[in-house]
Amino acid sequence: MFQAPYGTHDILPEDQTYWSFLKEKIESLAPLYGYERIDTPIFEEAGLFVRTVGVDTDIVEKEMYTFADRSGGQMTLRPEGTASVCRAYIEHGMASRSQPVKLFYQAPIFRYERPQAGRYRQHHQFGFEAIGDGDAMLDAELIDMAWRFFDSLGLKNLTLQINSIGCPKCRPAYLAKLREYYAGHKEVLCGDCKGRFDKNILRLLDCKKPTCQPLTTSAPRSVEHLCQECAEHFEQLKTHLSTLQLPFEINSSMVRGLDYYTKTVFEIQPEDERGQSTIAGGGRYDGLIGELGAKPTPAVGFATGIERIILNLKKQKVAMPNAQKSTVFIAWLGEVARQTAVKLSGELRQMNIASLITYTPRSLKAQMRQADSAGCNYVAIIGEEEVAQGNVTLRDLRTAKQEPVALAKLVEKLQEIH
RNA sequence: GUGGGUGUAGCCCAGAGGCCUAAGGCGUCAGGUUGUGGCCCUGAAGAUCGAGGGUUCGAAUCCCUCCACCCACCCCA
Repeated sequence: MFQAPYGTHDILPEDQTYWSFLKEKIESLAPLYGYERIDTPIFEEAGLFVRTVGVDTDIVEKEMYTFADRSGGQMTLRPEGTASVCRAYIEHGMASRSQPVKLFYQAPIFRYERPQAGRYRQHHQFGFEAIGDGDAMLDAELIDMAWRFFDSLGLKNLTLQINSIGCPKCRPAYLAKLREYYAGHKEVLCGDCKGRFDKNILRLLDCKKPTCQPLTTSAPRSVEHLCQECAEHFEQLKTHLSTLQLPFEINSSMVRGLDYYTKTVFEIQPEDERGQSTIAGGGRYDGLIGELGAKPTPAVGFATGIERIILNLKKQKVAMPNAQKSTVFIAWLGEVARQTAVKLSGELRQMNIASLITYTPRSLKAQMRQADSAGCNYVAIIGEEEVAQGNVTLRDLRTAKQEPVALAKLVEKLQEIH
């Protein structure tokens, strides 16, 4: 038997309420902050991601779904959303729109990972990108939007962590300091960290191994090695966040796995959780647009993991608004009544009244049971008698009362009830 | 890539070498007298016990191999 590919999932009808709930929240929130929807292709030239995400990152190194298309081009199923949006920004000359350009998307994301709770090979993100302004006030506004989004969902006990990882001006000096520091402890480092030492020294900071942990506490902190510009930016960010009354924590060992980040990075996570907890992450990426060959343009953004949000909504037992149920069930008996039933179902739907109906003939009892389990509140019963008299028996399932209603008046009557 | 765990009907699961021609619950379908739901009752369909091999007179139960999925590390949303 076929199965969904490892690490992918079907989203069944019973879960769709969560998805539409989130979508509604996003669509009402985004305009409040001036964000407009953008959709980009599900795959891009592989080079786009290699260039922006970084050759030495795990994503590029071992997690991309890259394939040759029929003309030999290397294509990649998007492993993150920012690069595509920046590509679109450049391609469509959005630099000549009023800045910053604010865009959001909902997109499936593909990474070849070992699946586990909250981690999939295909997952979905809502992403927000604001391109064309470098002020820390924009960072703060963006973080405020993320925070408000989760608040509007009813998620509790979240923490907001921020950090600044500097820019190409100050980072090299900081990295040198880090390297110097860790070089002194190289023999205690875990195997992974020994490897990361040369490749991506920043990563040593968030190693969770008990042997490496103690080292990070006294490691040089990036926020203490920022150039003046970055330091001011970080100060302003903190000020604005406080003004917006966002309860942030500074996590000086938070680094991110994509190379394009500069200055601000942040994450939002549920309090109690273990491994796959981060439900939103992002930061500033002032160098990315320039890296793609366009005029250097500052930008900031973040993405949220939809599956992880839903996981938390379920964990916290957040109630979903109940979906509109089909209200009228058409029960019919006999071939003559069947024709009337078909006609009626058409008329009801024409009038935007939802209805369910039996297709293969079944007993009235069976039809009533079906109406009940489908959550219908009314059953319109059509049998020989009703056909003869030109009416239907309309039964209210909740009060268990029923009365004959002339066929001609039924639609009107049902509209009243609604 | 590294570790650990689990695999019995659509779902939850009993079952620990012969009494398993595999039990039960949910769900599905059909009934419970003449055209009526939710509760209850009856019945039916639905499982080559993840796959292959082995041990044994005998395997869902023991052994081996493979596969699938889950969890954790790593990394990230």
